[in-house]
Amino acid sequence: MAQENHTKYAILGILTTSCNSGYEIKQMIDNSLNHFWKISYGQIYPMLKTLVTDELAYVVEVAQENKPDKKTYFITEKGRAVLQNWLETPIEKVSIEKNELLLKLFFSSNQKKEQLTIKHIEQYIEKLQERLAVFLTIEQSIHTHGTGHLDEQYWLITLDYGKRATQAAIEWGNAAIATIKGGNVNGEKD
Amino acid sequence: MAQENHTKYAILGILTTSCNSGYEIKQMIDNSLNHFWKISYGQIYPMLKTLVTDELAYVVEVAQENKPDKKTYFITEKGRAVLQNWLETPIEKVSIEKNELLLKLFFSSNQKKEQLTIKHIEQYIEKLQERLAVFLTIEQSIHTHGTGHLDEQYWLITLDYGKRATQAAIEWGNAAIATIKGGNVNGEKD
DNA sequence: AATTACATGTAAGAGGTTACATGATTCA
DNA sequence: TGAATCATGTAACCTCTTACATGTAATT
Repeated sequence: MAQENHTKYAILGILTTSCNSGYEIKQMIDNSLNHFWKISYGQIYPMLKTLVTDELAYVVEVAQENKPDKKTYFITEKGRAVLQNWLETPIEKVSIEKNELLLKLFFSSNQKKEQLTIKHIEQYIEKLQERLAVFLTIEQSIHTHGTGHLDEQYWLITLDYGKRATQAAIEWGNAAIATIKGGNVNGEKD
Repeated sequence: MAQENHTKYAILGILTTSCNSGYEIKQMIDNSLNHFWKISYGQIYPMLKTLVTDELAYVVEVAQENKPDKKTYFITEKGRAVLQNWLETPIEKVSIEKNELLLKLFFSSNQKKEQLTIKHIEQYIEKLQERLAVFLTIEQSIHTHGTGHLDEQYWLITLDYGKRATQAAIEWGNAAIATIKGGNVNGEKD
């Protein structure tokens, strides 16, 4: 069973938008797909080469004024077919997300310092709240500057996932702290 | 900035429970930590060797009746100190979980077949519901066979995270389908 | 003069998956 | 006899991160 190369499809998908250079792809993912995807230049540039080799994209070098030159990549018909095929393939499994905080929590009975555990969760909640604020800002900017483009609907749906997931994690964090503080080993579990 | 080796701490943490062999560690993670961690034998066995080399654990070979022999590993004082130190270190960043469904959704305006997108989400929801059912079963079994051990509280907290995260994802899925079915940004095509 | 943004790339290595290889014991 | 469970391990491979390397142009 071969491992699926999702990076390939992520880049191919972005090439269908107006982002065409490695630099722009990186920016796009960091800015708009950051709640469910990430990528590094160490993946992007070699993959762009591979796409050209496989004839899924072609490259056009562009001389820019006031900026360094850049290489722009465009998806081919073959590339579109490959992307389309992937889009039509159902997700085979819901992936397990590793969570370092939960791993620590799982072994927390080994450590006597309950306060420290609570502090970890509190800091986690803070980070989640920052993330949530970013999502709300993005959502606002889509609504405000919205073009009514069809993409928009799907972008808002993915953003909604981020919001809900983050919100649920915050609520869990607060409940977890309450449980630990309430300190009922044998007692009431809500 | 070196990458943290979480696998090391996961195994070290499990060695503080009554799971002592590579095989048992694998089972423990697959059964009890499966909602936030996963591991393969290709990681476990080499890491157990490394732990012994680093004097964080020692090994005792055990001849078993009616079963193949096994190697049991025990955490050393040095190992406990390393684990404790990690437990006390705050989480530096909330990791981004890659989500293949969201990636597809983000590019879904490229594909005309709206029904197929809905089907993907529906299948995703089904898998989440199966997962949720497993969590509820585990929770019941902890409550029923519960020993009142301190571990139990923390196990339930991690399980609660899994439940909430899964529930939130299911609710998102239903909302997303409703949006796609009802909400046309540009009015219905096809 | 220094920093930031724009821009492209590579090499080493960490981390993880998968397939393979081996073998004992139990149960249907 | 065959499958399942128990048990340990390795090698090849893939994916991704990080550090490094280079350079232009604009801004402070």
